[in-house]
Amino acid sequence: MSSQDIPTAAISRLVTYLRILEALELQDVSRTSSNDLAERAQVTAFQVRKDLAYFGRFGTRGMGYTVPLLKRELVRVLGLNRTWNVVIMGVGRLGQAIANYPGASDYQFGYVGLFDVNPEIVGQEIRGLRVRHADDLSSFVRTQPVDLGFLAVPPEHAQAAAQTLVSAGIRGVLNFAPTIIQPRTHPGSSNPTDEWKQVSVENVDFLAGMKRLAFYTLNPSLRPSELNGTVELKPDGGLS
Amino acid sequence: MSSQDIPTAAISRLVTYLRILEALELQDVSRTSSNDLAERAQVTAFQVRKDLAYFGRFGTRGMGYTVPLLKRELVRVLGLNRTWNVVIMGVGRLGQAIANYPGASDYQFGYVGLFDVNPEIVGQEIRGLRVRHADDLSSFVRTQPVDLGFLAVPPEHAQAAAQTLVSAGIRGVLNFAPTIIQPRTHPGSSNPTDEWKQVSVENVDFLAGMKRLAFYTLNPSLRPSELNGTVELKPDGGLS
DNA sequence: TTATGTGAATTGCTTCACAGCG
DNA sequence: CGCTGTGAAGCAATTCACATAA
Repeated sequence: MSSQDIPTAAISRLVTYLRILEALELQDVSRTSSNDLAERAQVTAFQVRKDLAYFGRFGTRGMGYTVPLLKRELVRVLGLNRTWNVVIMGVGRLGQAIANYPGASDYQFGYVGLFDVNPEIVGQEIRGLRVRHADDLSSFVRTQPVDLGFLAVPPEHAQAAAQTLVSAGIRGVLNFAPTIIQPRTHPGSSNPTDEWKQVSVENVDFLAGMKRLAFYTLNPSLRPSELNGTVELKPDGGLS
Repeated sequence: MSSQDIPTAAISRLVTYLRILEALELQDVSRTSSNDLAERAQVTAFQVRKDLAYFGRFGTRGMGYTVPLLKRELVRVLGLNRTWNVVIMGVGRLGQAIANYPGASDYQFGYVGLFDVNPEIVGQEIRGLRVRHADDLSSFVRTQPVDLGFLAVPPEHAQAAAQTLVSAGIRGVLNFAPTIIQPRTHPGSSNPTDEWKQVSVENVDFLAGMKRLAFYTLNPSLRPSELNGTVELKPDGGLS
């Protein structure tokens, strides 16, 4: 376990645990446990403890976890205790829905620029931001720091728009288009460009979710075992 | 490998392969191979062949795959060769964006009902559909078949809205709310209700994607090895 | 006595090497 | 001879049991 191999799934689960802690805090619950978190997150208590152990020791043996403390630690681990300046590429219906989605402004995620190529959209004002032309992204990034780019263009333009973001120096891309972003300038050339080596891409894919749902609704027997561990049973059970 | 254990990840990849095949068909490419698909999907050729093998034998040895045939097979496997009647719960900004998203209408996914509880929204007409009150869902489902429910309500109402869908007999839920749906009536009661046993839930989670992106952008070294296999190397290479 | 933290065992996904077929 | 299909090997992620600390 050499600090290198942390399963991707573990990061997703940390986000879930953080959400649970936020909900508990709103309900003024001050303490929790790996069992409680496990049940709410629909994983095993072993899993919760292992996931947390990748990043430190946040509990008290015999007692469990204190909600505000564990929450603060997860916020730190996930990098949510800093400002994230975000630009949106593509300000059509999807891009506007993203810009207006409440909750994105939590944890200092802030939209600082909106970009599009459609002359009917460029120049419009949305949420107090003037929509700029995508060609101006590069100069924009030089005037102020940008950490992340959200990609909300039609799928056929996603690769080019991603390239624009990366060429401008942006290292984190949240791709909403139903397509795979290739870590290279052109879909054809097969060597991954240096600038791409530092880029993280995460996908948010509505259509893929829809199709997976179709499959599992049609084949419920192939669903991942559902009743995944909740409460940690005592290994005992026999009469003493 | 008893037809029971097909990794969830394999299903996600099938969706990706299908997309690639659609793009190839648009470009009038008629043949492909596990190597070609692997490169485009950013997985190994072994993975492509194994994923396809879970469901059948779709290629020709020595030749590869014919695009229209493999596409047709994947459409069938994923259950996309039938009609899917969908209702949307929650017709605020997010629900409307979903209703208007192009591409959802592919493969016979069709919105047949829109539901909300907000009196300002109920009664409005969106995409030719009158928004009904969520209380009318149950009777609505009795008048016409509904296969899937898309959940686009605020997170604090997601559990109750999911329960409404499931009680109405809907077995597939696509959850857009940033919360975990518990397979039970109330978040408190811990026994999973019978009606939930047949329900599939898939999540589409924008905020979670954003937070994972924050983490990996801050910790690029922890990213999943990125340069995952593309071209299958010949095991040879030595002089004979 | 309780519930965490963690090396060890296990499961299951991915990778591999090659048999099978066109 | 090329590329698929697939049992077996390898490896990574999860599960487990228990030592540890409050």
